[in-house]
Amino acid sequence: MSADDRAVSKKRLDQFREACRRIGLKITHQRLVIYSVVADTAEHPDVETIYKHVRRRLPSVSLDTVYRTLWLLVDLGIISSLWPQRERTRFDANISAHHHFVCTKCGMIRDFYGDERRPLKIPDAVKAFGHVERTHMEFRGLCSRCSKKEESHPTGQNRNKIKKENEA
Amino acid sequence: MSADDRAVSKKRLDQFREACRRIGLKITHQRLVIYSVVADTAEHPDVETIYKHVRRRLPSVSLDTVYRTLWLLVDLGIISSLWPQRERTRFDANISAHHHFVCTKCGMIRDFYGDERRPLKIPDAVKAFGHVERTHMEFRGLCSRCSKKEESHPTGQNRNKIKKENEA
DNA sequence: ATGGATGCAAACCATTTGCAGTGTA
DNA sequence: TACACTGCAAATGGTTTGCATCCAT
Repeated sequence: MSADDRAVSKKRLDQFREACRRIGLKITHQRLVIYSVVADTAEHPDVETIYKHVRRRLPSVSLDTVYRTLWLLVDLGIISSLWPQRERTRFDANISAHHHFVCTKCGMIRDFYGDERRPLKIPDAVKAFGHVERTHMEFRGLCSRCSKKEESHPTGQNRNKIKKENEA
Repeated sequence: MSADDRAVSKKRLDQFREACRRIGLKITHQRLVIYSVVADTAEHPDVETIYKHVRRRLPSVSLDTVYRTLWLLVDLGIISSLWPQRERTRFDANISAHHHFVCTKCGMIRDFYGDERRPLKIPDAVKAFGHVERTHMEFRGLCSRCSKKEESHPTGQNRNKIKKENEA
């Protein structure tokens, strides 16, 4: 890790501390290490990888703490998860090139199509990664049904309830 | 189901039969029903939903046959799965709006950014579905490392091996 | 007839949860 | 000190697998 990286890393950790304080989360050793492991890689690691790295610095952590912390951070918007593991696999008989609109509340998914004549432009940065065979867009938001419901009785829907500290 | 739908449905089933014959798959009752259940909905159903629907027409099917058949069809490119359930959840500390390049072979994921000044156009069809809060592009293909390997010793990588019928 | 496909039940494995003890605020 | 947090271990639940049987070819 370069000196620059270390500086970035420290800054991120401080922001993390700050965020915890603001929200009323306890700043534990485990949380700091887990967050910094995720923050210090561009590899999009899975839980096991994160767990291994965390153990190097904190041999006593348990796997479930890693899980709990990761999802907590996701709920707080501090990190994000790449796939919604909690949702089950879904299938689609539409194999023509198409895209998806996903309702983040009810999980409804609908297909839509892009403009065939103006295919997505592939940035040079991507060409350096490899050869793109398929492009897929996922638009997320509230479907019209859910946004109607939301108007009448708004709800927050976090995996781990955010505690009263928010209201206090 | 309208008469039109029924016609489309029949056509799809015939194409499916044809595809099975070509590949050397046995055309079983179960496969026909499972395929038609997936093909006749735009709901992107999960396995349990598919299972329930299939049972209505074929009360003796087992859940594992549904699983086996679905993944078989995915491998054959006859249907597709929305998330790779077999892969573990991965996390990302990059919470700024960004997109992903995913290597379909080794699973490598890299971030890239779109042009902020030219945001993705949202088709009217999508506006009818609901309100888009976030857009995400996923570009899939072979990363440069894997395509190099591919050149030296090409491999197919299907979940269920495609049998010798392909070579015969 | 014969080997691929199915059903059953048990195994798997990533993830979650209850609970008692621990450490942050 | 008090209550959130952790570690442990057991439970969960979607998915997979071994094997005997069945049926499409």
